[in-house]
Amino acid sequence: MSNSDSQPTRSLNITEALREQLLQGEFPPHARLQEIALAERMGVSRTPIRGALSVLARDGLLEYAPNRGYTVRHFSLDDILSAFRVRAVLEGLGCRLLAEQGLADDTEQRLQQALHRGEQLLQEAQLQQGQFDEWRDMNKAFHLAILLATHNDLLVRFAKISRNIPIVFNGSFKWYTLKDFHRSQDHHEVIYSALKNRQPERADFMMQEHILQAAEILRRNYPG
Amino acid sequence: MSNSDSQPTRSLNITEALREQLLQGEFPPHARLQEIALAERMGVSRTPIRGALSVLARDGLLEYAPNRGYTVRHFSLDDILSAFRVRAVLEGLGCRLLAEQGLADDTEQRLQQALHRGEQLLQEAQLQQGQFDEWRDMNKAFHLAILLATHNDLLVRFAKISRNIPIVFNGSFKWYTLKDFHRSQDHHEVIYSALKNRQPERADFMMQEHILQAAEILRRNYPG
DNA sequence: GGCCGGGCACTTGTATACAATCCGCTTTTT
DNA sequence: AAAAAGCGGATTGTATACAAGTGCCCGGCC
Repeated sequence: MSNSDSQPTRSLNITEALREQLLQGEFPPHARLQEIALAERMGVSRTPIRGALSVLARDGLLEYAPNRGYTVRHFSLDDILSAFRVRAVLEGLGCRLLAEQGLADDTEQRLQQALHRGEQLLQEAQLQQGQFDEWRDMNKAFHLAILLATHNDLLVRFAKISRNIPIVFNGSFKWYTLKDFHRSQDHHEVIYSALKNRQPERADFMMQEHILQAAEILRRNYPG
Repeated sequence: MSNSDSQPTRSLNITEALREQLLQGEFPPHARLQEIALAERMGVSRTPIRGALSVLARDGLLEYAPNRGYTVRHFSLDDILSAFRVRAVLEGLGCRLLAEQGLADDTEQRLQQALHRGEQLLQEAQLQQGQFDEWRDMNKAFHLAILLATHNDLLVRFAKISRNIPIVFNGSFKWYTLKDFHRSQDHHEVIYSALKNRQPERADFMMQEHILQAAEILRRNYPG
């Protein structure tokens, strides 16, 4: 039997559940997360809660003060733009590395699949009606495929963490115009082309441009 | 009274103590870290140990499998070079950002101080006698000053984590020739100059070069 | 009135007891 | 003899009791 991963523990489940809630913005910034309250809410004891809080703080979603507990971190617009800038160079590096080492078959397939799905979505009428869940999934798949193909653990970890920001997490797609979606699709195609033709510089640059444009859209629309 | 940070808890102390031991290579790769054994060794109960292990796993120093506990992560040469490549773009970005926004007075002083100390150390005979503790501190101060000055939390966090690798942590200075030390000092001077003259491109490039050269020295000397 | 200090409620930190899981071994079965 | 099933020691996961720290209110004091 493939027991490569065993039963997930309560602590792990709680961690992911809480993370999801934080990313969906269900807790207001600076709110205290008290262990007993959470334990009752989630139906477990304090022990797994403490584990979850510790991890989420390490991931930057919570702030911690010894003997004083955890609070929901507030992300200013600057914080978010800073994170985008970091993510841009990281994923840019991912593209560069992948263009240097060449595309494996399965990676190429995954990328093509994402491109194809993007085309489809652009032709359907859904995007204008605020149904961008599929677009978000497609986008995620495209970016993740590149990162994973580099086999650079640290890069993957950092890139994932740098996306763990409330509001931003689901993408800022709700603010995208149809033109923005088309441009985004174009970027993906250029990036794919650069990867396939082994053009590290071009792939890196285009990915950075791609991510920084997303940041710009967010900056223009961010409340406050 | 400045109670900005309160009494560090046992968990935090243990975390840092264990981290230090891991970075010094006191545990062999793949070694199991069992909670009870560690608890006795450190003179506390399992609770703070579990907290520490969880954090260190999140920082990539340990591997974790549910119900099976923690093992010391093995870093292959490739893992280490990958980490260097990530660190290079991160600190490169730090330089770029700082060159864009300009040097604050206190940052400039810190950097000048590090440069000055570097000069001194090069003139003394210590470096050839394997006493590079001071060089390591100077180097750390230089790099950290740049990172902190960017005020980009995520960048600082990632850069710190990307240095948390056994063996590499103390720098690969033991393999440096005198020429390498001089070249490193040169790099620092060029980087400082680029920051002061607001040359983002140059600062970024030089920092990447600086870090990748360190990686190259390590690659040439890495055992196995 | 404002400042200092003690006490009290509440929260987090730690130790420990108990439950669940894993892993190696033996035993059983074919 | 090989494979499956199952027992038992050891280790991790969880709950809970207790210790220690924090913040706040209130009362005494200058």
